[in-house]
Amino acid sequence: MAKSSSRITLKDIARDVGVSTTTVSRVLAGKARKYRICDQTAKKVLSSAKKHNFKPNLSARALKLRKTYTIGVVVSDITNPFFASIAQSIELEARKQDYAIVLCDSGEDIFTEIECVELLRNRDVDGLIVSPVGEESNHLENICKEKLPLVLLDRYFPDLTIPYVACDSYTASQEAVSYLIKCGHHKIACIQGRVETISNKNRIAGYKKALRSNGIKLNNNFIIGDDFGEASGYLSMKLLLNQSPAPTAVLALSNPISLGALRAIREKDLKIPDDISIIAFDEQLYSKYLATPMTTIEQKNSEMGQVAVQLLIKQIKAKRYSSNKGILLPCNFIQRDSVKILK
Amino acid sequence: MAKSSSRITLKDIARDVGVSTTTVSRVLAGKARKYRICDQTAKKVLSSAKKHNFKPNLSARALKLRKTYTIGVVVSDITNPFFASIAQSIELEARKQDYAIVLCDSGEDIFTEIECVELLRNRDVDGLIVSPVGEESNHLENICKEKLPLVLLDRYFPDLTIPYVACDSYTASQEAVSYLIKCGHHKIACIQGRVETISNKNRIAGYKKALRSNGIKLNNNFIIGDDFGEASGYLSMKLLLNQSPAPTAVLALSNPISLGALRAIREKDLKIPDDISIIAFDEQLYSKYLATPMTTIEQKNSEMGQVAVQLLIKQIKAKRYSSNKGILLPCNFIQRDSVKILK
DNA sequence: CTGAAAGCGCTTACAG
DNA sequence: CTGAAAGCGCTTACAG
Repeated sequence: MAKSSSRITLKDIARDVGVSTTTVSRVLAGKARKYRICDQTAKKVLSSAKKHNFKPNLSARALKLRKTYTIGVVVSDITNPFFASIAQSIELEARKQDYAIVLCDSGEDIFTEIECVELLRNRDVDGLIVSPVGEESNHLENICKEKLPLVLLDRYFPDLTIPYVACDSYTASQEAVSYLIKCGHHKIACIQGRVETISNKNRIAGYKKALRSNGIKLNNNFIIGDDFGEASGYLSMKLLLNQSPAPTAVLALSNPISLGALRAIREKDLKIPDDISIIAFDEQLYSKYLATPMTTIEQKNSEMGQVAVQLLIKQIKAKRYSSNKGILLPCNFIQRDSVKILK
Repeated sequence: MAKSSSRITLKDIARDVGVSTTTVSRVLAGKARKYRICDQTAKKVLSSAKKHNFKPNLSARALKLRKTYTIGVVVSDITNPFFASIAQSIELEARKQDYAIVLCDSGEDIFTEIECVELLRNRDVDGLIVSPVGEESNHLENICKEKLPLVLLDRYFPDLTIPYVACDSYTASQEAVSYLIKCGHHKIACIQGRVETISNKNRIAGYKKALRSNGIKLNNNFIIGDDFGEASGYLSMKLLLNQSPAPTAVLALSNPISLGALRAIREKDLKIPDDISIIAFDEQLYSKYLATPMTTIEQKNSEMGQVAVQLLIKQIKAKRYSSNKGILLPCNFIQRDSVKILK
């Protein structure tokens, strides 16, 4: 019966069992009960489908149902291990729920991000998970307006009602800086990433809050940097080391930044933590193997990915758009050897 | 004219211009010439499509044409920075050519890999790029038999004719070990990954070749390990350090392995390179910031991804299946401070 | 130079 | 309890 080499279709199964495609479709959709299809028939359909290894043509189904069982994911840089592990957990959770992910990488570029979102929409994904660059949100707001499910990841817009899942950077940053202060540091610098991202804003806010709570005056020269990458961390650290007074401790707002800072510190032949202390956001596999094992702030990457998918699929299945605020997961402070105890 | 909120279709454009959908389809497919469609009409179609921001429904097109403009990618572990950067370049190159990628992560598990390949085939991807776990190749051979384009990445099967792109690990490994020997090392161990992967086999072969060429007898106890992960690197290094004679240098066949080895070395309070020398496969952002900047073998990750996509799309467009052997790109030896010069 | 119509493989409202 | 038929939005062989 099989139509030569091409794939088995509903029709083939119908012919095989001697029943209409309607019935086959219903049985295979698990609606045998609902349509009170005779058990005999249902069983025959099921076994024939199995025997012929029938797989529905998803394009045909998508055309009819307007559901592709696909979710679009745009990360800002998959090369950043932080996003890599999030992507991994997104894919795993999606697969568990029978969704596939089509992945785009915006390379931290807003135009690419907009292009990717557009591209994914044209592919009729059922929903989107995006970790936006942050400079611009119109294209994301439009998605919501059109009731296409969307969940923001890691970076969100506090003034908008787009649902998100992120880690509580504010509290984590505050804790880290408080720890530095408790260790006797007063000249604490902060090497930041993209200033327009909420994660950066929150971390800066936590930093300021900790200073304020401890009666330390903010030195604006101690907030420096404008990108989450290694190069910016390097440059910023070089500038900080040339300031006077120079900081005795720095908080690096991303892991690549901390690596850049390390490079600048090494170039000056300074030692961590003797000459300068450092704490970095993002725990990595290598954090404990660096010249000085690094004190870090760990974000719950795989949880974030998993929760984002669950939130999204809930939206997809809910039909009506829920403007669910957002979810903040706690961070984890990992104390190692990169902070000197001054007092 | 726009049909309420739903998307613009060919029909809408046809109605707008006052022409048949056939004509619209032809113009938009760039076949105006071929069908000698009057310039006037063509222009009107084009401008109407643009005005209404018409985007073809890809599911409909896929149903008719059996082309989804999607390529399935299965990596064995996106969390491994090596694969992350490959994935990034695959996505970028695919996007340039108007393909989207649906990504799966097999987690280095053969059953998951088979499941993912199956899942991607059911989604009618136009082709597949996979970095196989390597234990098994039937599911991949089947793909080829059915003329579905496939390119293997990083790991391939030398006895099969499935096209691949990988780096020349054999030569790189041989060079690295020759370098160690030139530095005066004779007791050189090798911490390997999954023994059934070709990359591992090639690296081991290169290692043996270098020893042989230099008249050094192979000590089988010096080849150890069975997984590319950090844990295996750690355990293997511990075992090596307890052997007698212990090696004076080790070649780590992956970056995570080298981190594991570092952990074991640190636990024993040994110093690199004074007490033990090490060279690792895979250059990473952090390689130069480790306690001792690491001498590494860099693979051309983004080139691999890019070439893989190009090879695949060539196959897709060629129709007839070309059993193109495979492409090996050269590696890059990066000399730093993790090797002691003995003589 | 252009169009009517069939068909890709599904799902489902309608009818019995 | 089951089926014929319409339709999702495209493309293209056939006809003029």
